[in-house]
Amino acid sequence: MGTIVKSEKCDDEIFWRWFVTQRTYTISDLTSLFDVTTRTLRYYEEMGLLTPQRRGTQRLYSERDRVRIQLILRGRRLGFSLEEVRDMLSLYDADPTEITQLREVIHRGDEKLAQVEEQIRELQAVRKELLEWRGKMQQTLASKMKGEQQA
Amino acid sequence: MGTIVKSEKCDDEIFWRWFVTQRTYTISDLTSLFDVTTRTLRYYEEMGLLTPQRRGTQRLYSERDRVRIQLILRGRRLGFSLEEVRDMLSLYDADPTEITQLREVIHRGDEKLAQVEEQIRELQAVRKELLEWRGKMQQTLASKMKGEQQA
DNA sequence: CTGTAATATTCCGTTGACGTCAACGGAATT
DNA sequence: AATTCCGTTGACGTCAACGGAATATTACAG
Repeated sequence: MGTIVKSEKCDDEIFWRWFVTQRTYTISDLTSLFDVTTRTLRYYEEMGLLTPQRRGTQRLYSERDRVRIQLILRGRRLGFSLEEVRDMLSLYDADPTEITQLREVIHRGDEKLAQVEEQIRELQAVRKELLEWRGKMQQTLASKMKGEQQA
Repeated sequence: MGTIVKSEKCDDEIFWRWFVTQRTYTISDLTSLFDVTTRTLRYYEEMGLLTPQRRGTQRLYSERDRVRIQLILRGRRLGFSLEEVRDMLSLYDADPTEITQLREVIHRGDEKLAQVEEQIRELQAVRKELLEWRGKMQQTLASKMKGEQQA
């Protein structure tokens, strides 16, 4: 991990812009950053979710790749399949030239959005049920403790 | 599917209460009700998520089973594993006699709750990003259409 | 220059969540 | 008695998403 600290003395605008945009990562940088294995990152690449550059045979991940990994992992945590994640990433990738294509991609985005919102609603229902359950359990606990005290 | 309509003439309280609480379902009732296969329901049973009664060799699902299936399927939609779903169901099952056990189960519930809330937050972040993306795309679309009109 | 730690590729294994197929049981209808 | 329609139990197949070992190359610190 190229240990570059910000304020060395080269913190002029130009360098900093270079640092932020051109910063690259080795595969192990990212495995330790996100706590995943190299196998996982290579698999994501195999599935077409990542396309890091190569320096010879070695992979060189860009800032963009890093962000994509972050998005992929969040998607996985939320229960999306890699295929679904790829669909969502393709939304951000797309820079459609034709208006019809543009409309179509917006439409696909709207569908995903609706799906996400539905998922939020269901999760809130789960949350509500858990809270109600918790209330009842607390009550049970309180009454039990009262009984305990009297005995 | 025993086609029992409500208002036949036997809709007195007692019968209705029996109907609602003692109603049973065959496996195919439930597969058509939830659009899952028999394999799925048997698998859930194999994994200890369901324990339907038996009439001879046939499974007889109760109202409680039906509700559990509903919860399981919602959990799956939300990206929980069957194991996680079982944990959550066990919360509702538990009727702990000892106070320490009671505290422990409440604690587990709180952990799940925290997890659910974190998941909601992440989903809302996804939603926000999608909305921002949509805004930009709309803008692109608008400017493109303007150009189109002039040409 | 040389060892050794990091990477790459390849290939087989595993786990979760089912699908699928064969072989059969029992009730009901014809 | 034969057919039809659920339903059952194995047992094996499958697909996604990696795990892990073996082997072969680099890359770079001393």
